Amino acid sequence: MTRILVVDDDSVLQRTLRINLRARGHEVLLAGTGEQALATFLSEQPELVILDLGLPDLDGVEVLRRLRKRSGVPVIVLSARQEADDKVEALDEGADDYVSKPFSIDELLARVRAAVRRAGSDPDTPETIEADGLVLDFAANRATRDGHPVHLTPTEWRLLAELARHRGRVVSHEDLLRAVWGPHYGRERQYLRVFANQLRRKLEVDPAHPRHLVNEPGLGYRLELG
Amino acid sequence: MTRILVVDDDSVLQRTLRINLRARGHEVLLAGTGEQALATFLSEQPELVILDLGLPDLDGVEVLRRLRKRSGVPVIVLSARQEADDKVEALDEGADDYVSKPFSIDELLARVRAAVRRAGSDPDTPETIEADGLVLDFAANRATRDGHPVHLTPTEWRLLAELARHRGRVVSHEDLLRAVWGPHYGRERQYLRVFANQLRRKLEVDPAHPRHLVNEPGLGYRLELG
DNA sequence: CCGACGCGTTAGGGAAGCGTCAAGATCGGT
DNA sequence: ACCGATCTTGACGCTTCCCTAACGCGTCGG
Repeated sequence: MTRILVVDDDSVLQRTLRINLRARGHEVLLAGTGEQALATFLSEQPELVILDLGLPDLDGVEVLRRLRKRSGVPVIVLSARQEADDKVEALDEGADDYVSKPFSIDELLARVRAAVRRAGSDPDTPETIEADGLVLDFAANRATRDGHPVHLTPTEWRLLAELARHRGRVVSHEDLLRAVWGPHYGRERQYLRVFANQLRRKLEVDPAHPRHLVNEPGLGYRLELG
Repeated sequence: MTRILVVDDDSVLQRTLRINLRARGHEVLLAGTGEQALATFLSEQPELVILDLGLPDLDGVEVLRRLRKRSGVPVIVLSARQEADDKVEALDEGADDYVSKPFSIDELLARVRAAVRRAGSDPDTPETIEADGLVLDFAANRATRDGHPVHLTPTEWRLLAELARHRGRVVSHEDLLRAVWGPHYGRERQYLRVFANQLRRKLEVDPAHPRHLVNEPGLGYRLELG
């Protein structure tokens, strides 16, 4: 989904972040020093940087400053308690957010989500879709058919959103399962049958002859819109 | 332009700030003590607070803490060099930025601009909302249902305000908890149940069948108006 | 002609989420 | 130090949702 550069000399933290961010579907690049961070940034062009201020070689703020010379990439700064001055300096240099150590993984992940969201939502995932009498509002989590509100469950929303991202194209069973249920899934096609059926009953005019949520036997499902 | 509360016991600095901020088109309120600051804040509802940590009566951090109980107003903290610990504490309590004395007026003004800009880019923070017999006045912290005044506690206001910012859209449990209780929260959904229940009992005509504060199981809550 | 396979459809049980109430715990003001 | 208001925490019953196991239908290939 998003390519994220993690700059930290603590290998434990590196590992923790890599695992958690990967589980969220991000691609993770690692750097242990400031020099390495700058080099990796230039060659890989990540879309988000998580930067620890306490680095062995360069001052973290200096790394940020050099990044800012080349790019407006979102940067989340990590800092230890006693580095309060650095924190403010980092904000001045254009850091987007900061998190004080010690922090919970959940908190950092939430800020990553916020940063990614701010950086510009996926152009692939539209906020609202309208076709025939069908209106899907992914931003507000509302759906209506012929003006009548339809209630969708969380899993139904996730499945529908994944199909909407690739609307008009077939999405494989495996991809759908991974996107909706998580990276450990891929073979449970029964799930898809059940939830596709539920969505059709709620969204299609004639659920027995679906015009929007179409199955491609042996391949996957496709969302067809106007 | 913006209404700014300056809290400082140094009359020279008060004067300097008043002149400079007025020159920038801001309305300036002054307070020399913590008590006065809190009183003025409640009555005048400024959009930004500049707070000196070295006050004659209350601890500056204590003033900030009490402000945060009532409001998410942006706060810029001023502190002398030797108060480094207070600085960290202030950031943890939710200060948006801080400036170390001695500082240049230009530097402070730059931070004021930044704070105002950040606050302004927030999704529309409504001042008043009216629907059915329900009137919510976020500027004055007053609510009435069918003309009868309803008393809401600080936490209830903050939850309601966060929902109102995104009215019509589902706000996730996580986002609500972070916005109302702080960045370290995210999993404590029972808080939301309790306070949603309290708000419904106070605001809904039929609390058992809410028409405004609606739950979306597994997703979050939505404030429905009009 | 028949078995294998993929898909649609339905329903039930268990788990998770939610509303509700009330008893501590905390905090601010008197 | 006390009291009232507010927030936290735990417990309980109810609702919603997800997983799972059926069964039927059609298609395809042997």
